[in-house]
Amino acid sequence: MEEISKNFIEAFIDEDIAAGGQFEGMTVHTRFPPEPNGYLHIGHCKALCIDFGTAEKYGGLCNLRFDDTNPAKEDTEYVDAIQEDIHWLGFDWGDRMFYGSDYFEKTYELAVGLIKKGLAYVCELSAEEFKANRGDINTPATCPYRDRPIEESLDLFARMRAGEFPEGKMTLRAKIDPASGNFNMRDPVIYRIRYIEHHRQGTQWCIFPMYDFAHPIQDALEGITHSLCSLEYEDHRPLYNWVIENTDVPSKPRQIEFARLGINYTVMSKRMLREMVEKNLVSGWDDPRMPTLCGLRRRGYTPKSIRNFTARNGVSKVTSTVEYAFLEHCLREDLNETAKRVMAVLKPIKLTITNYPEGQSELLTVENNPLRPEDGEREITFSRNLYIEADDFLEVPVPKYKRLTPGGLECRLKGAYLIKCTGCVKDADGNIVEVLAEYDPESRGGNPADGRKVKGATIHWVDANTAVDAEVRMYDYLFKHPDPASFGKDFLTQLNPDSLEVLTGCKVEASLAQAAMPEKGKTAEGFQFMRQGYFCLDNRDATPEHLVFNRSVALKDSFKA
RNA sequence: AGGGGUGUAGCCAAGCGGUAAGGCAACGGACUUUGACUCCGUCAUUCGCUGGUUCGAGUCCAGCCAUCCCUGCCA
Repeated sequence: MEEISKNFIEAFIDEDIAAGGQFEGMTVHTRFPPEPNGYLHIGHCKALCIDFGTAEKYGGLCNLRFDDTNPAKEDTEYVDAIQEDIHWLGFDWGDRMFYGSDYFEKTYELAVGLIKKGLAYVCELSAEEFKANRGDINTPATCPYRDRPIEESLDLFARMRAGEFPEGKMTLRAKIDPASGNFNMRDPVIYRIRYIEHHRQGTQWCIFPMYDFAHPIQDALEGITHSLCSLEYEDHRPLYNWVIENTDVPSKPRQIEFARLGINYTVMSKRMLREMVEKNLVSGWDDPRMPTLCGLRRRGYTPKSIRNFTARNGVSKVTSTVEYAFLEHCLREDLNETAKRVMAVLKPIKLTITNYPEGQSELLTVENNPLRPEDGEREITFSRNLYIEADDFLEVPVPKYKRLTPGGLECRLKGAYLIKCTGCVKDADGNIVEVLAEYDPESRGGNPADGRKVKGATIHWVDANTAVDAEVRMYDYLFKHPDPASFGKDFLTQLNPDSLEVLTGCKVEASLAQAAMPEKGKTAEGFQFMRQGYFCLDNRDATPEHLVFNRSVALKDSFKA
């Protein structure tokens, strides 16, 4: 892998360390702060890799903190799933798992402190009035409660907590700058009333801090030095810093923003993903068609491939959309090293070796993975009756065709013998039902006795007598919809959940294929596909075991034909 | 139009005043018991545009253009 140069975040951190100041003597400390309102998807991986990765690089720490300050959206189900997915990716937070809600008491005290300093006040504007009084680009916001006496705000805020007021009746607002061009600074609401049971705190609280108030406090309380987040928080930074400066917190973290990761043809919105789950358009968050981590896992993606993908994309502030092909590349790169090889045919056609004795059978040995001898070998049977991929035979060859064709090139049956196609058998309708060939008995193992070069391709096959049936579901890439904006209409029509019968040369308990099958005649645009078929065992609980077989050839040729 | 960002190839992305890294994709070729893998080669006379400063500008300055985000009692 190529060297990855230092990114801008690391450059900032280096500056901070060199400058001393507020970071004097502190080790780099980051945090990954998911809101438990959905499953982690590949987009989150970037933040995950940056948060944990940066800490790792500096020999620092990264906390896991559930950002659960809005009880209306959060659930315990997600808390567990998120932890599992982070661990699967290979990151660990040690004993530093926290909940934003654990700091509610402290956050409350700091809010009181703000009121005492005259920097916050209780506002009684309704949501509508609030909106109406917010002002616009040229007009400052107004609030009749802005100059409410400190004592009064203190009393009201305590009574808000005590549950004396209905939802929406009052808010606590920071007193900053009603005329700021940055609307986040126009006396933002920092506490609201909500009579909803919190997934962790139960009914203990009926007032909840807003993200903008809670987050900097949580960071500071945990001793976070660098609070890394995505670009949309950039104009919240002044508010973040205001909170840090004006509340009595033990440290002064620095917020640094980076661009989120986008992948073309991929739906990355948590809202949409949840909608798909809730409307049963997919089988669940871990449906192999989902871009969630658990979905990708079932689909065959390895943790390494995903981490590599994000690492190699780099970190910048440019809103970018990476091509899906790059993710595939990263998977292939990993799988090529680790996947066990297997022979399989998806669209079988009979191949009869006419000069091989009827009833005879022999055992051949092939490597599980030529790249990794330690993976061992397996034995497969060979006989007169085989199956090969239908596309590996063409009665009338296309230019440059290197596979079986009557009177054509000599081909190698992988790990077995050299054969020459002599013809084919058709049914009454003219469909080819059987391919005929003769083998060279002196070429066992695939090596011709006279050492002659084999011009034709190496063909995969399975023994009709011993092959195993396996059901394979072929998924087209859900997220390769040509127009993701049309989600909701025929979004799922791109799916191709056909199940195919597969005959394999060894036992394959696969129920998912990693390959997308483009239809004949379609252009490759928007239809990238794996060059090789990577099967994976559909295992919800563990990293799938991968098997690889060759399919690229057939696809490529059928494209050209 | 107020505030905050960002513009380097089809897609990512280095570059920090000294003459455009790297990866993906694509295309050629070599090798090959997977047409895979691997390997070699090609792929920006130019960095959104226009001026300015400088011996020298993708890098500094000015103006313009394009594009994204913000105006939830969401995060």
